[in-house]
Amino acid sequence: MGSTIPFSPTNRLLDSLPEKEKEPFLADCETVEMTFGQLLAEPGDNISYAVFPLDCFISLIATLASGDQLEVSMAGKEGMVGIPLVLGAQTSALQMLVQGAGPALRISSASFQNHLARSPILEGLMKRYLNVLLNQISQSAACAHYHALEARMARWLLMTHDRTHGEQLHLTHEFLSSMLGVRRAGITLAATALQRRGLINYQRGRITVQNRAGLEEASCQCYATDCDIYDEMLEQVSRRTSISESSHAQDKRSFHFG
Amino acid sequence: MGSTIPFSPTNRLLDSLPEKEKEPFLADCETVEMTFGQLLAEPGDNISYAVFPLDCFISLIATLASGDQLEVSMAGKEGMVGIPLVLGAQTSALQMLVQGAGPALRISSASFQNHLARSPILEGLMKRYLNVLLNQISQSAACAHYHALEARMARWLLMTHDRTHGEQLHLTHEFLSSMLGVRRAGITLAATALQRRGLINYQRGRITVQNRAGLEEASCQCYATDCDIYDEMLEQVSRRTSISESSHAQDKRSFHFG
DNA sequence: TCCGGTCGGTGCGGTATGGCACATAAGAAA
DNA sequence: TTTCTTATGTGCCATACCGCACCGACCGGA
Repeated sequence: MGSTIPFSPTNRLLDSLPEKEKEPFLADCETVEMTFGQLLAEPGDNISYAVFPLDCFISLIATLASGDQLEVSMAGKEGMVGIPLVLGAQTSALQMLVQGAGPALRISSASFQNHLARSPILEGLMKRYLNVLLNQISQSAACAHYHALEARMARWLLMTHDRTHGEQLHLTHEFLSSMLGVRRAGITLAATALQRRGLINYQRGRITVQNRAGLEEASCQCYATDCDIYDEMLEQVSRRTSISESSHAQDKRSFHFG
Repeated sequence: MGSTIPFSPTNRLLDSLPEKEKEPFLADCETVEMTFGQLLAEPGDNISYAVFPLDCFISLIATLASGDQLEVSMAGKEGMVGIPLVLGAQTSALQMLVQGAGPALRISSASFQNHLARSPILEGLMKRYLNVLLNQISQSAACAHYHALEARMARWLLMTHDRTHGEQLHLTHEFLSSMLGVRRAGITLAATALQRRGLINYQRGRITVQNRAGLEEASCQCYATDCDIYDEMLEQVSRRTSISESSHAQDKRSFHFG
């Protein structure tokens, strides 16, 4: 197997499964193309599929009773969406929004839960990811509360950049404002500042990162912390894979989802 | 059994275990008295015990690289602390701080994980709780970002009040300020406003709730949402128990941890 | 009873952001 | 090209909160 499916998955979570576990799992997955702006779930919706990004990424967005929204997490090829399924729940309290278009593996909820029940390894993997998510969301809470917009925006751009292989990002100020929970004019100001410093370049819904190192300077520590959180998990999860760079927590460095 | 231990547990999670599961679990627990201000774990610490509050409560606090802190969740008799253990992790990224003194059951990490591995019912229970936690933390993130201090403080007081059976709360402005992530002077202002409205009364580290309904008015919707989140879980978890009041989501009402 | 420490009240200026509103510009469609 | 739509730039005022600083009030211990 592996040759009978379109292309071998590069989702980092699934990749770390031993061949014996991976094969039957993939047999129940299908490859789908996620499109930009696609809503996989609204708060309260039933979850039909667990989704493992191959080369796309998805935002998890909390919604308050008032309708105010805030992105609390992001899942790219290092993760998955559909966490409640792992916990035996069928509904999502978070909105799931496709932010980066591209292929993903998906598996029906029922099938996913079957596999979970049968494979302790798969379940362990999901648990480790869940632990990351928990820590990451907690951190996001504090970050959104304490850090200035410009730094948070830099962080967000870096995280997104990591998940899109350096392509230009397809997003408007309006959209960014809803992710970061500020008004659009605030984004314009922050973006202008970053652009003036030569860190990014943007025009009508397209942002390109021009100077990663500079952006890292401009971002809050949370970016580095996030990288560490994921690195730690990926190291635990795939000891087989040699993770060349990035191992020490202190110094700033980019996190390459590769 | 149950008569051989000091008193029957009233932790709502454990209570919902069937007798057959509860008995061996409790046999490995010990009752301990949590004291106010006790630090169960600092970020990064190993977790020695899972703790199930009987009549106390514990805050979970996120810490940023800068040292800034923000409370992201609270566990009373409706919950537990030591969630990472459920996920196979041994360390806590969050600080765990005892806020309400009183008895709790605790079980060593190893023993807890043993029970988890053997009892699918226990594990299911923990998963449901974990799901609640995830949703609750996500909501807290948005709440801390969007809502005004006074409303957040009202919410916090209500949540704490629910977990202390109407006793007066032992907390200083200084302390509250670190929970809510604002400076102390801000708490003084908000507290003064609430007191002027006759909702609370305070003096040197002691706060009493004078008018619950009024406080609910003053709090953000997040309080009601929180109650709903927990109610939903507890209903799922203990169908046996007749949960008399509180079932509909819309209207504001207090949540009685009883 | 006095002292020292903790806790709470208050003031002042600074700033990041909100709300609102409108002007401009760049693409897309016609 | 012209027109329309969407995206961005900007201005103005309001305000919630920060940082700092200091004072006064209460409480417990000596």
